[in-house]
Amino acid sequence: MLRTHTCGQLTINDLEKEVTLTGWVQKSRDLGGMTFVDMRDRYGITQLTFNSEDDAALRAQARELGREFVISVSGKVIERSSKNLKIASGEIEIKVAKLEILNPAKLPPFLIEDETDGSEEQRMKYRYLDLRRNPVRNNLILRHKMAQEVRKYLDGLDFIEVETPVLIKSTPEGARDFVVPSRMNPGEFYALPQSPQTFKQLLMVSGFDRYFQIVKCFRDEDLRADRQPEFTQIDCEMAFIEQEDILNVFEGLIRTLFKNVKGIDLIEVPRMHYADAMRLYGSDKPDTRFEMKFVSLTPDASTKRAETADLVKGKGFPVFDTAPLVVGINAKGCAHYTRKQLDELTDFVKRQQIGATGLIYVRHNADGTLKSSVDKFYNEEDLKKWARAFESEPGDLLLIMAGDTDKVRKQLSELRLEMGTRLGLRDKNTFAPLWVLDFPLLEWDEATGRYHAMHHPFTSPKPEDIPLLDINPGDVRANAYDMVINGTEIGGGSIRIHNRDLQALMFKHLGFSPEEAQNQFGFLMDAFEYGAPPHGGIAFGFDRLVSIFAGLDSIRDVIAFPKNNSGRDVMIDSPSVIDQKQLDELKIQTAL
RNA sequence: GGUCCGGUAGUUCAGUUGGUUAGAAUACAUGCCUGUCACGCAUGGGGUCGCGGGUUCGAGUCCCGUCCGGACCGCCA
Repeated sequence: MLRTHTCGQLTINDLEKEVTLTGWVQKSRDLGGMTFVDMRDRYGITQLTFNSEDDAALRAQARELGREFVISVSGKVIERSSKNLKIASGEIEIKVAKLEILNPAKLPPFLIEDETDGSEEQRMKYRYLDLRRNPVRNNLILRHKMAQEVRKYLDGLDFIEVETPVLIKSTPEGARDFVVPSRMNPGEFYALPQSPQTFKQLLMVSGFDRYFQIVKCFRDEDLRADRQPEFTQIDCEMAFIEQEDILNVFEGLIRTLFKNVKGIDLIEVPRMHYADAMRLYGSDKPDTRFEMKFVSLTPDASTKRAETADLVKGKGFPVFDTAPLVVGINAKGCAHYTRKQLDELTDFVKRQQIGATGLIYVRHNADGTLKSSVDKFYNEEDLKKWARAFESEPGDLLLIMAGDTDKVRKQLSELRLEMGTRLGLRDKNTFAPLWVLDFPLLEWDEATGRYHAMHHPFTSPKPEDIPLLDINPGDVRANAYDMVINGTEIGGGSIRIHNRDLQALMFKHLGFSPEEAQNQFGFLMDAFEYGAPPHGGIAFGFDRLVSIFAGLDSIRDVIAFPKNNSGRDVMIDSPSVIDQKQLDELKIQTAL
C-alpha cells in the first residue's frame, strides 16, 4: 500500500501519528514563509503544511505543486493552531517531512470543486475529471447504495438474480432496436434487448419462481434529460401470484429504499385507476405532490357522476359550445395575477410543444366578485356556478381550457405542472409515490391504423373484459400497473398471459398474422404449452429512481459515462466510423 | 422530422442603435506576505467573437447557410 490512511480518515484522535497519505492537490495557499496544501481523495480533504523555518527546500518543493498533481506525503499529524470546523479533518493537519510527486497534471479545463465553472459540454468531454467532484461522485455512491439495498431486499424474499443475453432478436413491437451484425451469419443481425421481457417469462416457465436482474436495456430512440439509449432497469418477475402480490412486494421495495437510503418513512402508496388519473390530472403519471385537480364544466363521458352537469353550453360562446370537453384548474391564491402574467400563461399553452388554442380565466376577487375573460358570454350567475364547481374562494384564479378531450387534458396537464412549479408546490424533498392501475390493454395508433399494446403484447387483459376484445378493443382494461413518483413514471408491469391461445388472440388483435406471430414469438408461445405458471412482474427505471432520490432532473447526473442529446459520447467520441476491413468481414456495404 | 435557447480569454459570462485598441470575474504565471482554508496585495500573459457567405465606408452586433451544445414536441410497446 502506498498510504497508511485516506484523506478523510485522520482526526484529532490521531495526533502525533506518523502517516503517509496519497491524493490529488485540490488547492494550495501560499503565505509568506509557509504553504498550505489541500490534498483530496474520494474520502475527503486533509491539509498539509510546509514551513520555511523547518525545511526551506521542502517548502520550495511544495510551491511547485499545481492543481490535480498526484502526490504522496509522509509526516506527523498535528493539531492546527487555527481550526476549520467546516470540514471533518479541520482540527488537524499533516506537518510534512517528505513530499513525492507521483504524477504531475496539466491545468484542468474547469474547476474541480463542488461549484464548478465548467459547462455541461466541458464536463462531459472530461468526464473523468468531473467524476472527481463531490456532487457527481456522491450520486454514484448513492446509486451503488440503492443497488445494494435492492439486492438485499429481493434476496431476502428468495428472488434469484439471473443474467439474460444481450445479443438477442429484433422484433417490430415497441421501440426501435439497436442492431449488431453477425459476422458468422452474413446479412443477419442481433438486436440489443429493450428489456429482458421474454427471457424473464421463460424463466418463470423454467420454475425460477422469483427472478430479478439489475440490467442494461437499449432503445434506439431520441434522448431526453430522463432518457438515455442505454439505461438500467430493476427487472423483476414472479410466478404463482396475482396483481395484489406484485403491488405489495414492490411497494415494500420502494419503502425499504426510502427508509434505508434516505431515512424516510413513506406513507402507504395510494392507488388510482388510469381513468381517474386521466380525468383528474390529464396524465397517466400525475404529480400528486399537490392537488389542483381538474374540474370539468361539461358532462364527462367517462363518469356518470351528477355534479358534472353542463355549465357552459348554449350561451353563444362558440369555443365552449363546440368543445367536447371544457375543463380547468383552480390556482389557489392567484387572483392577483396581472394581465402580463396571464398572457405569459396563455403563451405557455399556445407554444408549439403544447399547442392549445387559448386559455380562459376567471378571477375570484377578494371581494367575492367574479371577473372572467368571457364576461361577454357568461353572466355573474353562470360564473358563480363555475366557482362552485371549482370550490373556489376569494383570491383564487380559475384557468380553463376547451377542446378535444384527449388533447385538452394533455394541455391542461402541462399547465397544471407549470402552475405547480410557479407556486412552489413541487418540492424536490417531498416524495409522492402512486400506483396507477387498470391501464387500457390497447391503444389506437393513427399512424399505422391499428391497435398497439399500451404496455406490451404479453400483458393479460382483465378476464371480465376479454369478451370486449372483439366488440370494442379500446375499452379492454389490462392487469397492468405503473409506479409514479412526483410525476415521473419509475416503474411499470403487468400480469402476463401464460396461455398459448390467449397470447395468439392478442397477437391477432395487434395485427399479426399467425405466421408472423409464430415466427417472432413462437418460442414463447411454444413454451406456454409446456407448463407455464401464472406469472407477472414489474421493471423499475433504476436511473430515474436514483435521480429522484438525488433530487435531480436529469438521469445523466447519476450515470458515470452518459451520452449527450445526440446519442454521442463526447469523451470517447462514439459512435465512430469503422474501417473497410471490418465492414468487409461483416459483409456490410455502406451507402456513404 | 419539428420548435425554442445558446456558442466571445483556459473557464463562466457581459458587450447598448452597426462605429476608437472587445471587457469583467475566475483560473493561470511572477513578486510580496508565517496560520490560511473563497487567504490577501501588486503586476502580467491570455481572443480565428463556432465556421462559411452576404449587406455596409465599417459586423462580435444585421441577413442567409452550416456545425456544435442544451431544453422540448414527435418518437420512447
